[in-house]
Amino acid sequence: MGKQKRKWTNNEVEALHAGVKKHGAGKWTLILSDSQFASSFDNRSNVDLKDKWRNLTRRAIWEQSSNREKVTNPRLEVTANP
Amino acid sequence: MGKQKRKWTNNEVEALHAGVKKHGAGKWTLILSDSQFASSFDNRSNVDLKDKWRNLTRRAIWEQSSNREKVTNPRLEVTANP
DNA sequence: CGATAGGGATAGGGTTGA
DNA sequence: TTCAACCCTATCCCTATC
Repeated sequence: MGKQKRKWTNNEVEALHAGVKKHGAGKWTLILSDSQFASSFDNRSNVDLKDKWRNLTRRAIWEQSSNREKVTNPRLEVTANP
Repeated sequence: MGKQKRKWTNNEVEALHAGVKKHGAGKWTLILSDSQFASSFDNRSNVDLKDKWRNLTRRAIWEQSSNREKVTNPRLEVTANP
C-alpha cells in the first residue's frame, strides 16, 4: 500500500503562504523551485501545493461565511444565529 | 440524524473479499462498479466498502493478537466513578 | 511533454447508536 | 462500555485543457 496521507506541517503551510505572497496563487511550480521555500517542503509536488492552497482557501471562506474562526464540530453548528 | 444503520450481509462481505482479491484493497469505486460484484452490494458507497474493509481488517488483527490487553487501554482501570 | 484547475476517490480520525 | 456502521474532510489522483 503505497498511498499514505502525510499531514502538512505548520512549517510547510507557512512556506506555502509566503510563496503565494511572493509569486501568486497558481504559480505552484515556481514556488516549489524557489530556493527560498524549496527546503521547507517535504516531498510535495506542484499539485500538492495547489490542493493544499485550495483547502486553505475553502476553509477560510467557510469560516468567514459562518462568522466563526474556530469550530470544533461543524455538524453541530447548522442553526443560524438569532 | 444520519442514515439508519444497516448490517452488512454475508453475501456483501463475500463480494467485498472477492473484489479486493481481484482489484486490490483501496480500489473501492472499481470494485463497486465491477459488474461481477455490483449486484451483491445493497446500496453501499465506495466509502462504505472502505469502512467495512477497515473493520474487517482491524478485527483480523485483533484476533491475531495473543494478548488482548495490549490492544485495549489498561489505564481505564484507574478511572474513579463516585 | 509540463503545468494548472477542478472534479473525484481514498485514508484516517471522529461520531453514533444499539 | 464496545465497536460496526457511518460521517468529516485533508490529502491524493485523474484528466481536460492550455
